[in-house]
Order: sequence, then C-alpha cells, then structure tokens
Amino acid sequence: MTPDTEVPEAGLRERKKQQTRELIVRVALDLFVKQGFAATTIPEIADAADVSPRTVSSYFPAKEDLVFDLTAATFDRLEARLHERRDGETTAEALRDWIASEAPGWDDDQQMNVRKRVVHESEHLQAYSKRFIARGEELVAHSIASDLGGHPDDLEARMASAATLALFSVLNAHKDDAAAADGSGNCQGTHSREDAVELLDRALLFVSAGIRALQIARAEEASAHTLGT
Amino acid sequence: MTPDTEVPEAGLRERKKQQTRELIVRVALDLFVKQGFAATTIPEIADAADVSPRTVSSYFPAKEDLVFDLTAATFDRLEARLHERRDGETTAEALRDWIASEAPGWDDDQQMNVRKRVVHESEHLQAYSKRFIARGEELVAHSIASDLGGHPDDLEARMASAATLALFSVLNAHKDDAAAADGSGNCQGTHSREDAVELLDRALLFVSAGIRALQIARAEEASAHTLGT
DNA sequence: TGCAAAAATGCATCTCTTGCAGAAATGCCT
DNA sequence: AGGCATTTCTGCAAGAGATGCATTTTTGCA
Repeated sequence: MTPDTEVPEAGLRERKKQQTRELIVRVALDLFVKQGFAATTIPEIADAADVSPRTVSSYFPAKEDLVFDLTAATFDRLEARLHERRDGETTAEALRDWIASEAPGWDDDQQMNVRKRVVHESEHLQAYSKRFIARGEELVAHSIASDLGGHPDDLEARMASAATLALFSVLNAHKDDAAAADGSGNCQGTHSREDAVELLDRALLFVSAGIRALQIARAEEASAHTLGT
Repeated sequence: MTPDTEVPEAGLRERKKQQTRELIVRVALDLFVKQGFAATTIPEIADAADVSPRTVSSYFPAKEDLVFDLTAATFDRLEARLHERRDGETTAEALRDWIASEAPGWDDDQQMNVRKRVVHESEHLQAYSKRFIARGEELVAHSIASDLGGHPDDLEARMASAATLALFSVLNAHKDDAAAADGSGNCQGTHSREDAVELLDRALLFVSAGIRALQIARAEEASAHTLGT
C-alpha cells in the first residue's frame, strides 16, 4: 500500500506516459489536417512521434481514438461530475456546472478547432463521434432517471438526455458555419463561450417542459381510469 | 428510352441481384448468431452463400452493413415518406404514418429479432447502429425545420429530432428486456406492435411541449426587449 | 547498485477493404 | 437462334489496422 494520498500527483512515470500520449495526439492531428485522416497511416504517426507503431496502437485501440482523445476526457469529467453531485442537486444543475467549466476552453483550444476541422470532412469520423455523444446520453439518462425515480430506458429519460445532448450537434454545426464562412481554414473563436451555457439553458427549458407535459398526460390518464372513462 | 412505365417491375436481373443480397444477409445473420459477429469472417459468409468473398464486399461496403440492411431500408422509407408528404402535412403526422406502417413488421420479422440479438452483445455494433439513428435524426431535423421555418441546425429542430429518435433506444431496450427475461434465446413478439405508435405519440407530446416552451420564452424575451428591460 | 514492475518495441498473423482485370451471366436486338 | 453490349461475379493482390506474444528497455524503489 502506498503510505498516504493516492490521487494528488501521479508518479513521474505516469506523467511521462501522459506526455507521450499527448505528443502522439498532437502529432497525429497535425498529420490528419495536412493529409487527411484516411491518408495518414499509423506508422507515419509513429515516426513523427518517435515511437513504435505498436505503441500508438497500445495507447489508442482505434485510429479514430486519436481524434477524440479530448472528447473522451471531457465526457469522463461529465461522468465524474454527475456521480459526485450532492444530494438534492439536479442533473440539470450538474450539467450547467459542467458545461460552464468546460466551455471556456472550447474556443481557444487549438486541439478542439483542429479536431473539428478534421471531423468535419470525414463522414466516417462524424459517425464515430456519435459514440461519444451516445456515451453522454447514457450518462445523462441514468442521472435523470435517478432524479425522476424511473428507469434509464424510460422514454422520458431517454428523450431528455437525447435532447440535451443535441446541444453538441448545434454547437458543432455553428462552429462549422463559422469555419466555412471564414473561408480560410483558420476558425478561431467566433462565439460559443457563453453560448454553450445559454444553449444548455434553452435545452433544459425544452426538456423540463416536455417532461412536465408527459407527467400531466399521465396524471390525466390515471384520473380518467379512476373515473371509469 | 423504355416505352412506358419505368418503376413498376425491375428487370429479372435486378430481381436476382436483390435475391442474392437477401441470401447473403440471411446467411450472414445466421452465422453471426451462431458464432458471433467478430468471429465470423467474410470468406465464411461467402462460402455459406455460395458467392465469392469479393461479391460480399461489393454488396456491403462494411461487414457491419450486413447486420443493418433492413434498418437502412427502413430509414430509406422514412426519407421517402418525409419527402413526399402533402403540403400542410406535419412532420409529426408523417412520422406517425411511417411508424404505423413499419411497426407491424417489427415483432414477427425474424430478421429484426435476430439483428437485435446480435447487436445486443456487441458494443461495436451498438455504436455502429448509431449511424442509422443519426441519419434518422438528420431527416427529421430537416423536416421539422421546414415545418418551423427554421434551420435544421437550430436547437429546436435538433432537440426535437433527437428526442423523437430516442424512441428507438426505448424500443430496443424493451425488446432486450423481453429477450433477457425470456432467458432462452427465443424472443418473439412481446409487445411494441402498437407500443411503437403509442410511444411516438408520447414523444410528440414531449416535443411539442418543449418547442412551445421555447417559443414562449423567446416571445417573452422579445417583449422584454421592447419594454426596455 | 541491483531488482522487479511497467512500458515500449519488434514480429507475426489475421481480417477487412479496395482496385483491377478477366470470366461469366444476362438482356436485347437482328 | 446468334451475336453483342452491359452488368455482375470472380480471383488476385496489395494496403492498412488490430492484436497476441516474446523481448528489450526504461523507470521506480529498496
């Protein structure tokens, strides 16, 4: 057993690992932008990062995961945030909190912008990105279900989470617009910093209205039954 | 030019092609059930279907497409239905119509049940299935946007379509439950025939309530501006 | 300094995917 | 019926990613 704290600072070894990982991602995204995703081979990436191809594959089970490394981390944090919310804290509140802490980085982060550009011109990657959205939906659905005291596979929870996550489609679409309108490949921050929070609020409004509508409908149905209609 | 009608009956050649395609799908699903998706190779499938491996790959660009052949066709019909709706017909109405005509086949169809079983035990296939859901969302988002006179990438359209398509998550989840509860692999119709339409109605209720909420919010915001708040 | 764990590497293999050219079949016209 | 054009199927081969395994190198710690 390690004597004291386990989380504070990872060993130097761990840090180096992380460093290598980031290097590979950086190099890979670079090549993807220059030559396209499909046209870039893993050995190429390995060369550029000064590691063996086998190492790349070890870090990233699928080539596509190189593109979504940050995305995965973002959703990791969502998962953590949803799990560690205080008693009584709503999923909506946790989401708001999470977005508020994530969004500020989205505009400036070079990685994010590069990723967007790469994904934008590859149907395959767009499809792959859905995996992460799906993961988000799963997380939110479970969280909402626990709020509502229902099952994660209930229509309400499912619709609510799907609608909430739709936010990302919008966000990405807007960024694409910005990038496209820009003409040049350079698509740095246009907006979305506070947009993200604002959009989420609208989404939450939508969702809560929807849920309420279903609850009312159910109540009416129940009373109708009681009255023997 | 062909003399008269062009659509009525496809040539015999076309029919045979379709026949081969279906044979391959049938055989493939069979093997997938028996040995699992990953453990089944394309040459195996080709052998079983008495065609060359190259032919299989020609018909189905990706091995996964063998699993979702019917799914793709279903969404083809959705696309057609949404395109050919009469003036004034709501997306919701078209959806209802579409579901009503599709759902009856879902329970009995052996293919569907087999597909579900295969997909259920493969994360990879579950992820792949999202591609079709995404396509559906795209279609519905466009349709709704044209109803609302907005852009398909507007939050409302996006949320509405996402929430609507969430129906399939629920449907599949329920069928999974049924299959799991059944114990034996035999998971034939438990419900969902009319469930699908009923669920859709609930979904549409949810969606319309959400949209209305957003519209109201927007209106209030506008009046607030006018009043100089 | 030396040892044990962890990481990186090299190698081999399997499978999918795709392009290309030739063979086979199908449809149609004379 | 025969012949021709088109479409499909087939066989071959190369390219790339994913993965298991054994080996070497690095790192952390006693």
